[in-house]
Amino acid sequence: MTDKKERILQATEELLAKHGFHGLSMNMVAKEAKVATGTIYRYFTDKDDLLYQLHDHILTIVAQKITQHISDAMPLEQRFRTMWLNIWKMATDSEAPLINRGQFENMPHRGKQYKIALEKTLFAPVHKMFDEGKAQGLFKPLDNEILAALSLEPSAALARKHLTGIFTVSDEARDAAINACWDALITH
Amino acid sequence: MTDKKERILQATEELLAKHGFHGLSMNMVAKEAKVATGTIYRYFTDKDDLLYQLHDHILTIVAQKITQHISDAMPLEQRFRTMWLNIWKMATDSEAPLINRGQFENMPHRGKQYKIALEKTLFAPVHKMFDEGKAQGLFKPLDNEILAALSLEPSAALARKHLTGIFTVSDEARDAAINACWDALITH
Amino acid sequence: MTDKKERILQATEELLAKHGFHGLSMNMVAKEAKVATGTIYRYFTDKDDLLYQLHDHILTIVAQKITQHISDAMPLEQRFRTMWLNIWKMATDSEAPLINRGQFENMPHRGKQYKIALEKTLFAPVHKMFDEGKAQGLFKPLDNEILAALSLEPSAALARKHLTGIFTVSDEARDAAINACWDALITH
Amino acid sequence: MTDKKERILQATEELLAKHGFHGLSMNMVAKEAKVATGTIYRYFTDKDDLLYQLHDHILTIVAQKITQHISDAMPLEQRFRTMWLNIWKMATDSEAPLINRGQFENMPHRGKQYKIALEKTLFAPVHKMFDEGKAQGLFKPLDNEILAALSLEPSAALARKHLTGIFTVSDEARDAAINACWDALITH
DNA sequence: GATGAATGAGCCTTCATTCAT
DNA sequence: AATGAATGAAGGCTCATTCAT
Repeated sequence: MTDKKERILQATEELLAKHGFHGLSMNMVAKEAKVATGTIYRYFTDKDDLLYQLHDHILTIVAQKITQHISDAMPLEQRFRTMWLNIWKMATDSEAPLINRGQFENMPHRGKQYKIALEKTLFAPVHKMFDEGKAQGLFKPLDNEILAALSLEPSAALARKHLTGIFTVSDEARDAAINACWDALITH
Repeated sequence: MTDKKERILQATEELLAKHGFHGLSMNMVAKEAKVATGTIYRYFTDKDDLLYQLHDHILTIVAQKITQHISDAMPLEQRFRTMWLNIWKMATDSEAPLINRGQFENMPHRGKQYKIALEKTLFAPVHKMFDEGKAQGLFKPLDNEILAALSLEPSAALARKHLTGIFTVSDEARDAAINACWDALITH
Repeated sequence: MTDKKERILQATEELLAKHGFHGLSMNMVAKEAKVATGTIYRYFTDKDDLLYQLHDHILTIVAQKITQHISDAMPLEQRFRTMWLNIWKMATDSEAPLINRGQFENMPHRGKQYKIALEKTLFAPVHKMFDEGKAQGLFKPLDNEILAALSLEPSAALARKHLTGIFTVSDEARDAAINACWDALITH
Repeated sequence: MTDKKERILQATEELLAKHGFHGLSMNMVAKEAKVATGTIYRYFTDKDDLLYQLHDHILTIVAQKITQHISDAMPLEQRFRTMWLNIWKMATDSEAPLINRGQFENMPHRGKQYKIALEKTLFAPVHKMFDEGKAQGLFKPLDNEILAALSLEPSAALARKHLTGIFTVSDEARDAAINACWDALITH
């Protein structure tokens, strides 16, 4: 990726995190990226395009963070706990706040097929974990999307509440939450 | 509530659902509500104020829908299933599309104290259910916010995926998901 | 004059003094006068009409203040000094700041004939003083308008400077200024 | 100064002279200056800023006109008469109509310190004349601001009356007025 | 490729005026 | 006569996008 394009994406992410969607103008992006306004339009057809590409860019990073420190050799439960905590840490460390804050939820999407394909690739280790668990008879025999909603989504949900300051979660409570999610996942 | 004010809120909700935050202009709202632009400002000081009030308005309706057909006399599990399905239905009937697109999460709030207090009142039956479950030793001894994230949030998450067309959930899968959420909730 | 009309004029004057032309809306006037918005239009055809009438209203008061404590029996110099000080006092007491602040300068005028006639009536004692002075050979044989510009205008000009805070005038300086204006007025 | 900026100031001045403060909109200014609305905001942060800068711009021109054809070598009386007539001419030639309509007086200022400093520089020859006259014992020992109000202000006042058509001043009357102002200025 | 001045549609908001009650 | 809710044109200002250099 060109140096300039990288800088533009970087600048956009920072400004988005700092001021939100509302206060994001192309001129500000250009200034922050130390680039002329018109230059942005050499790399992105549109403001929307810039945001789309940023979305993918961030999604990639998020996926990497979520599947960090995971190897297929690890026992299933350990993999699960690690992922759950990876999600949690992203929020509390506020290292990738953009997606967790739902800033991207309001963005117009490109075709859904595209999104599904992208996520399938990025979150392959997650799918692998669910597939293995189901093959072993350990996990409930449900679609991966459902299993994710049951067992990982709560982590994001809690993190969001934590982030907005609605209420705070202690370490013990967090560990108990992980166990509860595990309960949702496995057969009894 | 005045006829006009009601119509303005209604129009705002519809436009928000249709075009998102990005494409919501006061003139559009006025047109949709069949009201002069200036009239909006008799009932709302600001665009922000309009959004705030809409937030509360929707939250109230959502809370009513979620706690519909619930009485304290019903057994805990029945209450839980009913609520879970209430959430689900809101999405699939697309009666209140706003909530399920995540548009709702990112609406501007007034102070968080205000929001916490409001939610406490509106979702009283939910809290009651969790409290009773914990008192009986049936539910895990965790904060209500956490229990909600474990057991009800997945319903909303699935509904959202369902709505965006990412994938479709069969009736059987849905029931299995409810059971899984119940597993997350209860002690084993 | 009706009670209501009087109250409306009163309210307009106060708001004009407080917020200037810029921040004067009919709704504010109505509120300040404790009258319904529509009521204003029973007494004044227009906003402009309201301002015109206010102008005359204030001009009358100003004329009264300027010619206060003046009688035709007083010696000419005493009359002159009294008037000069009356003008000065209006500013420093900030009792009638509206005209001195030039708030009215920008107003569209009705026919100039009207204005000339009105001023002739209101400022009759001033004209009388100049006429007598010229008849006695004490004052320069110039048009009254010119004599006013030479001898009384400086009072208003100084008062304006004083009011805007550009610089402050001591009592001694003020008296010297009066003498200088007298010098401008009389033959040498 | 840029071509565009100059054109915008020019257009503002003309519109102000034509329609007054009341009817001055940024769109009109843009149209008159043959510039896009947004362009104005590249050179002026605000409507207020535009007016401020116009104020200074005009004040500079006014100062130049008033101190035109003046040299320190000229006798005091000649300097005085020249300045007085310079002021007078500005009105009668209607070359700079803005100043004489009082529109100028009410233009928004930045801090008063700023204005005082600016005027000190621009009107240096005027101050010099007064200072020399006082040093020679020819002029009354009063503050320059007061001397200006006594001797030059009447010129502006008469010019204003002349311009609004309230009454007309013959050449002889005008010369007599200059003499009268000189009387106000000198010791007797 | 890169620049950044210029554009102008569109946004939020105000306010003089009307009119059904 | 009086009310005040409703109107909608118009105002100040922003910002995505273009294009001459």
